[in-house]
Amino acid sequence: MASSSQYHHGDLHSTLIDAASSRLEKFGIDGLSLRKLAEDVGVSRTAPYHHFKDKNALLSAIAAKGFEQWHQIAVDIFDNDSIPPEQRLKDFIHAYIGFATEHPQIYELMFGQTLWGEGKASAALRDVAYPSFQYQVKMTKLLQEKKLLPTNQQALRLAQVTWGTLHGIARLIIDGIYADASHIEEMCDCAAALFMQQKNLN
Amino acid sequence: MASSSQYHHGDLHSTLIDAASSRLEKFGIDGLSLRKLAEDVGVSRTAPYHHFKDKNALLSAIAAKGFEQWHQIAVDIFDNDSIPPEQRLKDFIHAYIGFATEHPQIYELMFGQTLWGEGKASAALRDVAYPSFQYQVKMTKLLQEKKLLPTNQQALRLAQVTWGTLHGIARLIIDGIYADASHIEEMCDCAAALFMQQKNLN
DNA sequence: AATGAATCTTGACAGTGTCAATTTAACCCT
DNA sequence: AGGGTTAAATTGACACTGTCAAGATTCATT
Repeated sequence: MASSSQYHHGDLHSTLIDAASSRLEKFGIDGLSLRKLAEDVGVSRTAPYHHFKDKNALLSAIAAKGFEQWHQIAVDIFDNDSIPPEQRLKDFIHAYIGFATEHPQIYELMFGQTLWGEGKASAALRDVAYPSFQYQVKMTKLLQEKKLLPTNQQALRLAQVTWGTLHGIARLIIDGIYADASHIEEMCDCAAALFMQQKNLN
Repeated sequence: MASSSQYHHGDLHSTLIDAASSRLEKFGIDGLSLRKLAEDVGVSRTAPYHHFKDKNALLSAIAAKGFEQWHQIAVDIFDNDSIPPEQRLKDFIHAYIGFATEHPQIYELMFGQTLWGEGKASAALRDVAYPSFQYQVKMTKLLQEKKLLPTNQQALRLAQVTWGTLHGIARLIIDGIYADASHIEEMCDCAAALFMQQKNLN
């Protein structure tokens, strides 16, 4: 585990993940070359292959870290009983878009075509991505019971659509399509208002 | 313009676009190699460079075709006076998701990171992508006047959020994240219901 | 100390996009 | 009709990429 040795790195596995993460944030997914990465870490071109089956496996590991990180943020917001549910949902929305726009490259990796396209998502990736969604379904049910979200829809369906909304807004902003960063707050508020319209009914 | 000659192709420009489109639909963006494409068309590796500045320029041309196609679909739906506005919006939603899921690769190209990432979208692409959105803003205003969409939001903001919703749903379905093709209809209906909640108010 | 497994190395291969210099054909003008 | 300009297509080359196969080095365990 020491760093004295030259030939054996010691902890290449996690060193690769760290170096790759920082390269990813700087240069994007396409700018992340395994060879340059190996050079960064001071190891030969093929050394990473002893720790990751291929490039996608390394990327998946980074994405996994992202999912865990996001899941923690989501839980922290929804489990905070000192804040009214309505505000929690608003906070959640802002946090989601904030997370996506502050780490656009990682977000792209987590939800982009590189890992998910063509149904090529590994079971491991699915397993780490799913809890966040399941949790959102649960929260959706809860907010429906409190009549903050429409009650005439299945929770699963509604959760898919609300996640879709956040996902779509995040991507439009990240890629600068029909929207830019200066609209973030207003778009979040607009989405929140759309979700919770029936609040004004009672 | 004839096809007798061997050396000069005659109409390589549009031949490339066609061949690239079909290769794109089969193999995806990453599977589209300029060299293989040239071979398909029966021309040397670098011939395409006399018609397109680089790979992205060719991809942009394909995307442009997609935007024009989609814009026409959208206009046809919204301008159909024989159908009540509420139904038109529903049709529009289904058409959007249908377009995206029936041509996933082209949709990915039109709205994906390849062309838009890092703010690298060309002015030409923006020009061809924007009218569709402007049109949707106009339709949003109209539906707000008819009290089918929430009136307490700016049309621009609401259009961004609704487009975001459709965009997000499309991507979740295409990439198989938290949703799959068998949910399409229900998700569209759920989104429509979410947009038009205030209909039940009057 | 020796053996087997884990780890890392160099070498090699098949791809990729794209530039430079060159050849071929088409077009236009006198 | 012929000569010159220009457009179109070609081969060659370069710098990359991910990844496999074989061999070298070190670690861990008996």
